[in-house]
Amino acid sequence: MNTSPEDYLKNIYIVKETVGKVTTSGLAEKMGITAPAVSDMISKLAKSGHIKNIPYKGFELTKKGEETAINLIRKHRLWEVFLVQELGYEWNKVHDEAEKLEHSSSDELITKLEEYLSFPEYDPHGHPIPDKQGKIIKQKVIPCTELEVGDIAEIREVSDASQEVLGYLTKVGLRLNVKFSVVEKINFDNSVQIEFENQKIFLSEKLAKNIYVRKSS
Amino acid sequence: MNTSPEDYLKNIYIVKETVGKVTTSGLAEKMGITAPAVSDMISKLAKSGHIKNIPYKGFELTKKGEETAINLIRKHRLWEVFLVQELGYEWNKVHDEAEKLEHSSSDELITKLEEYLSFPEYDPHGHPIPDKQGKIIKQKVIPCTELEVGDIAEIREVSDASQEVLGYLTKVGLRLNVKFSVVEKINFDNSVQIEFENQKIFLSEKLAKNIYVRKSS
DNA sequence: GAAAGAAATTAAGCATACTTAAACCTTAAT
DNA sequence: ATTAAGGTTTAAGTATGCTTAATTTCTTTC
Ligand SMILES: [Mn+2]
Ligand SMILES: [Mn+2]
Ligand SMILES: [Mn+2]
Ligand SMILES: [Mn+2]
Repeated sequence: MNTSPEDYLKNIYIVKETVGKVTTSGLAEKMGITAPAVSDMISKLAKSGHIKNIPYKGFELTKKGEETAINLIRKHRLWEVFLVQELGYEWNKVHDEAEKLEHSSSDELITKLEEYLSFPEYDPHGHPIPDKQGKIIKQKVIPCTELEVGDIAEIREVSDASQEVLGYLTKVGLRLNVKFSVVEKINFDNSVQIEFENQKIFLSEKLAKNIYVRKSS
Repeated sequence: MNTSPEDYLKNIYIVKETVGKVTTSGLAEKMGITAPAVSDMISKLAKSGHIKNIPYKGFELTKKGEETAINLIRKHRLWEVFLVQELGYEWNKVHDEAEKLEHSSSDELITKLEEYLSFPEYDPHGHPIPDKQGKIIKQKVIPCTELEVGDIAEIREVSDASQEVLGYLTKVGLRLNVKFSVVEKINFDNSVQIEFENQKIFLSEKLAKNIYVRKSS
């Protein structure tokens, strides 16, 4: 499937947020395309003023590029809210639908949708929804892998990329805002064992990395 | 903007419905592209079994092609209902939005949307909405140009292609289900004068052609 | 039934987002 | 300071939906 230039900007923004820095290969990996494709598009987006690029050195979004990225993220997350809250979708099915809808809705439509949904602040995975002006709440969260034994934490965000991860979380009863304590941590494989509602759950590194929490101890 | 193969099928179906027969040039005109582009796509869609084509003679949808067309029309019309009924759009603004949304929504999403909207039978312009099985109500309607002086008629359908026409209709108070009588008909320019709710309105041919009615006298 | 006119198709080429293969920088190790 | 490794960019070429120009086919007219 063909990706739009907008999509590159969005993914640059998100990779920067979650990983810390964006590289050609990192972005290619995330988007499921090859490095030359990314390199190509970066040049184009640099020409159009959405990206500041120094070949072989690195690139970053300009103000203009960031605005475009945030606007697309806004559309994505509002659609996700609609799908879950109004149409009754499971939270692990909405990402792919929103990925398409975000490109097919005018700003005006999104303004109306936002009002229809009563201005939600977070999407179904706990991600903040940018407002019309592009302002976005930045939550201070850490991945479960950074917790220590004895920590008490509350789930604030869950990565929405993997359907399997989200499906598994639902199965074991983990949702947003659930509070738990860390029972055991195995440095060996970066897994953690947690307890909540009187049950113990084992989180592999892969799982733990996708759950973002706020410590409350 | 690039049109998808699906869109050709949809437009073939609609032109067939409204004009009676579909030609390469007719379709090109409707879709705002050139005849060679249509000719090209027809060949491709013939290969994939959506169209039966005899070069230089004509083409028509196969069963498979019609199913695809109807499914897209279904998506289009359900989105239009959503935009008007839920988001409060004017009926002359929804066509363009739906034109994009129809390509970005899975069958599953549309199933859920249809239920959410309580299974509407008609879209905001009076066009019937195909059900999940592709069954579609065929209304027997005639354009206003075919009315005679003295006829009493009720508006059943309005073409949704022209924003201006729809905007004008709203301005003069013409909506779906409005009943009127034909006061005068000028064969000269194919215009008609109608009366409803104690006001007389003049409909040019261009206008009259876009309003479909059911005679009730 | 030949020729003119109209419509459709084919040909050649463009734009865009991709691919693999080759060339090019940068960096880190010896 | 060289060199080797890795990541990045450029080169060359593909797929797709378009364009204009040329060609083919059909239809109408005489
Ligand atoms: Mn998402
Ligand atoms: Mn999300
Ligand atoms: Mn429409
Ligand atoms: Mn409509």
